[in-house]
Amino acid sequence: MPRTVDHEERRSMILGAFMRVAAREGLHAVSLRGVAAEAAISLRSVQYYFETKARLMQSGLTALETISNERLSARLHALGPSPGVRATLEAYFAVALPTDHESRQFHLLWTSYAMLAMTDPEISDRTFVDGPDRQHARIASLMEKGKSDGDFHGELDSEIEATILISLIHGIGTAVLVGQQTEERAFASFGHYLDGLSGQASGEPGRDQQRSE
Amino acid sequence: MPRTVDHEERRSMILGAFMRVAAREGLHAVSLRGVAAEAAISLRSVQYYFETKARLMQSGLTALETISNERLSARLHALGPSPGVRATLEAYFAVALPTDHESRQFHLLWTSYAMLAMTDPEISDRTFVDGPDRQHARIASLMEKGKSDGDFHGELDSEIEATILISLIHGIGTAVLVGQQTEERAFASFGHYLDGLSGQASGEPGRDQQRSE
DNA sequence: AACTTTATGATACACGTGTACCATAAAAAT
DNA sequence: ATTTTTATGGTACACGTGTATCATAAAGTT
Repeated sequence: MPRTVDHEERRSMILGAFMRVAAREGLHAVSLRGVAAEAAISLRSVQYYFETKARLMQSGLTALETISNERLSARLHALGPSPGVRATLEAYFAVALPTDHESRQFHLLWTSYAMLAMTDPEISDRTFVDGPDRQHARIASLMEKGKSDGDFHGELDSEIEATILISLIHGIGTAVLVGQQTEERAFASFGHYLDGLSGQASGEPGRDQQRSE
Repeated sequence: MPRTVDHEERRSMILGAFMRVAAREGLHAVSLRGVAAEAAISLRSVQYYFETKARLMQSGLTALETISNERLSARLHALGPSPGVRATLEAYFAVALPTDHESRQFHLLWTSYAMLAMTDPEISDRTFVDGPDRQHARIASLMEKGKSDGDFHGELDSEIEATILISLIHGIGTAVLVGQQTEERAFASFGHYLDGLSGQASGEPGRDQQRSE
């Protein structure tokens, strides 16, 4: 048609189609023609906006990360001005757990991308280090805040506990995704883990407990 | 060549080639011709022993599960006649953590299969429920043993704690696989988690030490 | 020795794939 | 009004794929 269209809007429209196809038929089954059909445009147009398939795949990963961050931000903002540490961590968990369509889609695609990056050099595997690294830093600082707020016991190792928490979120997420765990048990388990951060933990059992409040 | 060959031996030989190709180039990139080349036989022979690709894929998943169980059994046997609960759980973790080639291969393929099963109906997704279910039962019973042995505190919820532990193993495993966590931090984190099972945990913080009887 | 079964080789076929190329309508630029 | 640029449509090409078919050497069976 015309000469001037909004490239960014066009690209994100195609990326939306890409995500739907990938989530429905699997990341391995994505084809340029499939994306074109989903977006109701021609194959040529997909080529026009994403020169090559490798670039489309890479853009898809970036878009996935962006969407995920936005979802998390929205959820955290919904908690109000200065939410408690526990409520914040529960929000992290709730937004990551694959219960609704969007979170299922994210978990499936994110994990598929991660496995793909292990064998396919065309996907930058730094994404799967940098993203979790940032998340780790944020959660570790939350843990510190929890300690000074008195929510968590003082012996808590923020770095290690952040590693555990992130791994737990992902691990439980996978269990729920494949249908091995129910949403209810997932929340119960995570809540149980958070409970342990408040009481005494680690090191020498049978020691005195922390006086927090 | 001849008329009589050992079918089972031939099949497992081909499955070995399948696993190598899948681990090296990704599960999505496996082709009958690729497997044939890796096994140094003709395409026709792969067809002969695994009628269709779908059946080869399914057999690959089954073989993966079998190998994994054998590796775990071997590791547990190496612990001696009546190992402690903590040592047993550490063995579970050590065998699952993707550090050497075999465990990396297993984690990569298992996760790839799980994601594939989400979109592809030709892979029975019950594998990813039944396997972890059995593992869960075994670990929950280990937790119970740990409680009666006095290794773990008495308030411990074996069912929930087993869920957490399994998810943790998988979650940390993924983090190590993608290179976001080092092997050392992984072991440290898991050890830290196990420490928490000995001391007080859960429920109402600030409570008394336990009056379990 | 004649015959049958088994295992394998070679190959053809239809199909889906990513990519490249040519044409062209529509708008902008001159 | 003419020319140029932008966005898109259509299509061809080479290639890899799973599957099916035909052929045949080797061993067992009679």
